[in-house]
Parts: sequence; C-alpha cells; structure tokens
Amino acid sequence: MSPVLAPDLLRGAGLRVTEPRVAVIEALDGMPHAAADAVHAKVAAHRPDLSIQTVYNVLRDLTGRGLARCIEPGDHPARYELRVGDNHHHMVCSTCGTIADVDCVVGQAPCLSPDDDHGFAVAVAEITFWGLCRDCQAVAVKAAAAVPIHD
Amino acid sequence: MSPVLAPDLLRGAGLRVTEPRVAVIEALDGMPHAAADAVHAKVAAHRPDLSIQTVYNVLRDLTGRGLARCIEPGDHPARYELRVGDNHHHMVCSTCGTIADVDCVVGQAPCLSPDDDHGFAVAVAEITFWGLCRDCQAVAVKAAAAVPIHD
DNA sequence: TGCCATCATTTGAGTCATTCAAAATAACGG
DNA sequence: CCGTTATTTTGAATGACTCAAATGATGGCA
Repeated sequence: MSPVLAPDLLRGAGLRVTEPRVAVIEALDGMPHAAADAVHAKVAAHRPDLSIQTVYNVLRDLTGRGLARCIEPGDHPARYELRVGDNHHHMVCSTCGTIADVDCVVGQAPCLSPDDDHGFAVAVAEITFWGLCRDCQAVAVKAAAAVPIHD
Repeated sequence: MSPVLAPDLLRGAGLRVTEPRVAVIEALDGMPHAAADAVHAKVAAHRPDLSIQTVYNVLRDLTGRGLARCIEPGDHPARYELRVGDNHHHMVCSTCGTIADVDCVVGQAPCLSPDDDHGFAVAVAEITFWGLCRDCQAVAVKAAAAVPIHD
C-alpha cells in the first residue's frame, strides 16, 4: 500500500518498532492532516486500550525525527502529515479546520527572502491560505439564506 | 503621540469609549505584537484592578471591529497589533515568540493564487517566516559552546 | 441635566488541547 | 533468554482562553 513500510521508517530514524507507532503511521498514511484525537480514534478502532497520551508521544517522536510534520493552524488543534522534506504549503478552512495541500506556489522562492530580516536568522517561510472549504461554503450559503430581513 | 486617538478609533467603530479600551489601545500602540498577558501587565501598572478577562474582551472587540489584528503563531500564545488594513506579514522567533513585521515580500501577489484551490474559497494568504531572533541566536550559540564532547 | 436602556466590566468557574511525571511494560543487542 | 533502555500507561496538571451571571458605566434622549 504505502511505498515505504512503517517499520522501516522507524528503524531508519533510530526509533524502536512498536505497535502503537506502526498504527499511528498507518493511520496518518490513510488520513493526512489528521489531528491527534482523530488519529487516536482511528487507531483505537483496532486497539481500544491505546491511550491518547501514547498518540501524543508517538506524534512528538515522529515529528522530532523528521518522519512527520506538524501543522498548527491558528487556533485549530495541531494536525499531522507524513509528507515531509518538500516545502509544500497548506490551505486551511477557517471554519472547520480542514486542510488541503498546496503543491506549488508561483513566486514561492522570492517569498523566502524578506527585504529586511530584522536580525532574524530565517529558517523557513510558511504560507497558509485561509478560506472556506466546499462543505463550509455550502453551509454558509444556507445560513445566509435563512437569515430574516431584520436582525 | 499616535496620529489617531483611541477614543476616535473606538467611536468610529461604533464602540463605546471606556477607560479599559483606551488603555489597551494605547498599550498596543507602544508594544506591537504583544500577547494578552503582556497587555494586561502594562495596563495593570496604572490600574491594578483591571482584570485580564477585560483585556480578552477588549481584544476580541477590537479585532472584531477591525481595529486590531490577531496573530496566532503556531503554539505560541496569540499576539495583537493595531496595524491593520495592509497585508503585511510576520517573522516569528521559534524560541521566544518575538514577532517582527515584514513590510513587503517580493512575489507576494502571485502567492495569493494557488494552482489548485481544491474547492476552497480562498480569502487570504498568510506568510510567516520562522527563525531565531537576535537574542535567541546568541543564547543558542552560547548553549552550543557549553555542550561537552560526549553526551 | 438627568434617566435609563444598553453595552461593558467583573468575578468565578469551566473548557480544551496538550504536557508532565512516576510506575509498569516491552524492544532488541548481546 | 536477559538486562538495559526506550516506550507505554495512568493519572494529574498546565496554560490560554471562553462562558455566564451579576454588577456597573456610557451616552442617546427627553
């Protein structure tokens, strides 16, 4: 299914191969941009006693070793993806927090160099597109139509 | 001091002129990119009984009426600025959360149009530069020098 | 100039995502 | 197969922020 198997990923990163870690990686492979509780819900379907704390631990270890990437959109809970190494960006739904990848942005390279770095050692430029996903657009339209003339 | 006076800003936005609101605006004028607790600390110097809840309320009202802008960098607490209306970006220190404005980014306009919008109605493109501020660079260098050969 | 409806502030409790810490358990090199 | 060390579990705690009810102040209007 996945081109690279979870155990190999883990060993390659110097992490022990454990069942929770494999399960989290496979969950993330099937649902990119999932939040910790969503990962937990999916994993817990097969293994109800796996604690959410373990999911947090695993996600921390994966991101720490560069096997996963953490996305923290505004005040939405953090989300995780296995797609690392390429500098892609994200589109986030302001309402529900749904995330989509943005593979390529025209003019991306120039964005990496602000005119004045204020003494900062800039490591990365992160671009986030905010908007409404298809579902939330539909809900917004419906809600607008239901609003009476007054109030 | 400030080109526009706080009471005028408030009235213009349809908000009542109250002492906490004026105080928060003036604090923000003197310390852009301040977090709620920093604003509270500054305001409380003159008015010790002003609750942090009120600061949260005021900041919510100001951002809601477009008088202030809220910046939410990753897992750092939210920060606020009075500079609104222009689409400027930010440089954030990964360590301490310090923020600097980035006035102009070459290639900014193209960034507003992702190749594939995945059905999203994109409203804004937000660019965040992550790095280390001058102070945290110095600390990092010092810490690296203090690390022994082993461990 | 004073009244009062409405908007603000205060107080105190509650939420959520996430982290901390100690004890129990499991991976894997030898 | 064993022991060391990493990992998981359990349970509690944190920080940033929100909710809600009661009190207080603002400013339009008479």
